[in-house]
Amino acid sequence: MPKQRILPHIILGIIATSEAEVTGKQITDYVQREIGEYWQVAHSQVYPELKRMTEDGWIVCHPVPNNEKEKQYGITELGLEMLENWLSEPNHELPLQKDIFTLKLFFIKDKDDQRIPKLIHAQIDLLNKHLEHLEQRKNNLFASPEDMLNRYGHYLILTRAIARNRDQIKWLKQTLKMK
Amino acid sequence: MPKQRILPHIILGIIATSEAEVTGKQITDYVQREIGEYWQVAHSQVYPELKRMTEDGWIVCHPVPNNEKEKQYGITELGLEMLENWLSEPNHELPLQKDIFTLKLFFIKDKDDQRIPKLIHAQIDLLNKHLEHLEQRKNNLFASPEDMLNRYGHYLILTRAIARNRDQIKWLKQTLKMK
DNA sequence: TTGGGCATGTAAGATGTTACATGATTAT
DNA sequence: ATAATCATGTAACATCTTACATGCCCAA
Repeated sequence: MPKQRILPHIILGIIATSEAEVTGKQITDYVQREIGEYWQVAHSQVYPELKRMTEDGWIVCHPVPNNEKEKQYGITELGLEMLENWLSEPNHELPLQKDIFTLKLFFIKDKDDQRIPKLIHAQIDLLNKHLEHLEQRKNNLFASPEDMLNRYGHYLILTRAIARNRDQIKWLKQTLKMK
Repeated sequence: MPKQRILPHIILGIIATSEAEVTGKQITDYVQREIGEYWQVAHSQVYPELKRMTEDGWIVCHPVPNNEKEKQYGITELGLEMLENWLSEPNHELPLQKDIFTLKLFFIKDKDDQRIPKLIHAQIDLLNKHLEHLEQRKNNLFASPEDMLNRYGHYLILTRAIARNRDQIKWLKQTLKMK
């Protein structure tokens, strides 16, 4: 069984759940802003993927009126079906992480190594900046209670991301104190 | 500035902290068993990397006595220096995750969608199996208190991984109940 | 009307994955 | 002796990253 490609399904999900048709730029920005915590993508992946998905009949492409530059994409029946199938199928892989900070910590054997506090402080700074971004998203997107009901999945994973980041910062500070 | 390559530094770290010289197979297994939570690698990446690092003078290669098949690698002065420099430099990138389960949750808008419980149960099963593996590692590696002091970084990240996995399972169960 | 920014796109190289190949060791 | 397993390695392919290219749009 060939490995499932994820990016096209993400694109389907974004197109399907947006009110109007969307452009490649909008899709790229959306992934980076809203689900960058769980998947990463560059615009140079998105455009070829859109082309391919159009050829496969998962989506349709329309020129933007009064605009030669941009194109908008909508989902087809087939695309909707692919998306629904994908969402229905529980996945059997653990989340994968690439975490360079933790690797460095791992390879330092001595509890009192001078480099540990420096590494940890840098990481705390990074996480604080990221946390700020996440909290802004939550304030912007979920101002009223019904927003939560209308985008339940989004709400779930955003609150979860915030909790995990806070937790990680807390752990780092605590680890610092243990010196 | 070209992007830092991670794999060679992981290999340096493993060779440097092991008692004796190690083989490619041992390195691959070690990464998958001990730091698979934070980095992933296939053996088909390791062997070419070892060749390259040997050519660059970061490590040295010795045939295993009475064994035509296996080779052992040790670290050079240069390699040690590269490793120390890498460990000393705080990194400026957030940990990256690829988490398909969370993506699927994200794209389901309806709080009462029938597919959510199925997805969550499958994920809980996965995480439970993984947690078991992590707990076994902790029992095997850190039976006595001095083990903790001798491999402080390893201890830190293993306990942290266990805590995070438990936490995730707890959150999933709680989310299930909220239906 | 022209210059800068922007959305789209391409290209090249690096990295990661899967499958297969080879020969040595081990078990039967 | 033969078969199965294992460590090493290669090959083909997919994906990701970075840089560059193109031409439209808008504002000065």
